[in-house]
Amino acid sequence: MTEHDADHLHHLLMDVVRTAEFALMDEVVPGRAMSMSQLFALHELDHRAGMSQRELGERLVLEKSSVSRLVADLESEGLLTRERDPANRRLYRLEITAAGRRVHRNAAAVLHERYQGWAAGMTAAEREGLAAGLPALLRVMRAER
Amino acid sequence: MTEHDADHLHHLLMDVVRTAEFALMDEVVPGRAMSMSQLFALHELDHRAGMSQRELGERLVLEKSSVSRLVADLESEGLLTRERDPANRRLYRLEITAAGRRVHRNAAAVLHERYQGWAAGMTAAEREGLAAGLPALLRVMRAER
DNA sequence: GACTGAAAGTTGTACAGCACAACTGTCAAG
DNA sequence: CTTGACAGTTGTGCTGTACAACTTTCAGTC
Repeated sequence: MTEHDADHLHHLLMDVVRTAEFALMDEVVPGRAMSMSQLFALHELDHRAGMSQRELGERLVLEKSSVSRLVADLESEGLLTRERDPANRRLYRLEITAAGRRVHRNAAAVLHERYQGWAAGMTAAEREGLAAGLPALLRVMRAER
Repeated sequence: MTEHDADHLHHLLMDVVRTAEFALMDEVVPGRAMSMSQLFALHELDHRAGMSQRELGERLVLEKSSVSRLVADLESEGLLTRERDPANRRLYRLEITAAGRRVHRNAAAVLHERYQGWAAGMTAAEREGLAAGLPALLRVMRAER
């Protein structure tokens, strides 16, 4: 690998992060104020129900107090329910509601369409490059910890 | 392109953005509190001096009031200078200082090293994939506006 | 030359999203 | 029964940002 490769990658990734933040979160949930973290929370809960707030916090990389308020907001909007675990009343079991699922699915659909548009604008080689390169990038970024 | 491709890309990109935000900004400038935007501002000014605040704001995609305070902070830390343009006293000419350049170069070096580590953990095929795919991704993300 | 409107920047204010610290309630192990 | 760990809550404060109203400077028009 050359010096140039690393430098090139550096600029590319800086650019991608800044650009993708806008492109990803731009009006994903029309008519409803939704933060990235809220959307991620719904995503996690749609994927796997019964998580505790601690678990959710781990996945979202958020402090427990932040999770507490995040979850309280989603609950008050009827997007999830909280119930104490009877077997261990310290923790909550979080469940996404039907409404929450609808919001999540809808946001996913909007994003999906956006992705399809992007993917359609790329050549097969470019798409394959990303399919090979992005997982590798995640792998090495995470390995560092 | 299949449905699966777009979906795959979707998850990958969500992951990359979330992961890269942490990995990129983690202690890039030791001992000095530095936001992403501040670092980007120094980067822009190191690259091209004499910008006005309006120009800088365009590049950083920030409102002029945010730029005003951002620049004021950097100036008070001695990382850049502001001088009214004699030919048009409405605007400032921003110049990075030697200290600002040092901070930027140092941050760039830290990031560079981090990138080298990452790049070293990838195969040549994966690096080439990113080199082809990321610019394409930027192209299509930006084309949408 | 005096008006008028646009341009560049500043200041007041408000909000979102987050962390940290101190607290409460619950449990399990000795 | 006590002690300590764990899950969650609440108070507080910070950072980064936008929006609105303001000032100063300029350029064009009559």
